[in-house]
Amino acid sequence: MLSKKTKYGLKALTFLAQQKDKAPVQIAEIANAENISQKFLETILLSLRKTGFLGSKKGKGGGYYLIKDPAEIQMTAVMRVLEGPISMVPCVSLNFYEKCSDCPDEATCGVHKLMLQVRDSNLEVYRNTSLADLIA
Amino acid sequence: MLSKKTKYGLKALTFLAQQKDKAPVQIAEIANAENISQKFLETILLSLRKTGFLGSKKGKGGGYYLIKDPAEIQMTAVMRVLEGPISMVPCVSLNFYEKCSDCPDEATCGVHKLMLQVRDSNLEVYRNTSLADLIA
DNA sequence: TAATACCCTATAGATTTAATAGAGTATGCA
DNA sequence: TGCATACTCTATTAAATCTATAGGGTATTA
Repeated sequence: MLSKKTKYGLKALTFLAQQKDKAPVQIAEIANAENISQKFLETILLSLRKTGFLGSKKGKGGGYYLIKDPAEIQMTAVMRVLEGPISMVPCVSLNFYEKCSDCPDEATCGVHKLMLQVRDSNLEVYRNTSLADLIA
Repeated sequence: MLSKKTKYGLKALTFLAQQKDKAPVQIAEIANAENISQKFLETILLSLRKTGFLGSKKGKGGGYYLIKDPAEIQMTAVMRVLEGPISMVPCVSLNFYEKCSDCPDEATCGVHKLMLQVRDSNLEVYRNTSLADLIA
């Protein structure tokens, strides 16, 4: 299942990408428009800022805004930050590889084999989809 | 993440598929060979039996065995039973569809759009992979 | 008839997710 | 300067899910 965090994060990103100008948008406005708990969204937007997707401005007239062009934002990067590793098991992860403690041999492991294919097919989707694609 | 239940279930299925004859294999033997808690595996095998993948025989010389040919067992069916819906959100699920309460319009929802692609690519993998493929 | 091995329900412990609370800090404007 | 605004950050709680275990029950075979 997709976590609420990821779902809310994606919705916030698409909301920001749909803005006409680059003016900061307040958390409250996004939370309202997308039916998200404002406090929860706060922590999500914070993590998106820390990972370089969003910029923020404090004080009156402040808010969050996209740093890059939506077409430049790949889903691989977004999903890794919000949802975590794209692989369903650590033993097929590109960025978070870890050997299974119980599995004696990856080469003959059926689970490994299957999950490798799943990872590849998901990666292809995420690599070929940008934030701009989600709006169109 | 792939749940342990699914991982163990898949390992048990591949173990059974690798047997030379169709003689029942005891839970204890599978648990031992694949490093799985025997009691936990019990409930997993039970659910695989109830969903038509396995047969069982009680008493001395009893155990579990595959009902169908490994080549006939698609991963779509296995994953649905062990892991649950293949879709990451209910609003793109073929078998467990449910409308998002917060989303006003699926047609314009970016999350929906993305998850639809993910579902399709995963389905293609699972449809094109049988239990027999995991052994080879 | 006794040993074997699956059957079934309930429950407990651990982990993760989702949400909330509340105080802190920087900014803009009058 | 002073004040309202709005992001920043840490901690905590509540709910849900996952993983594993316990323990007695039932059918089968030798």
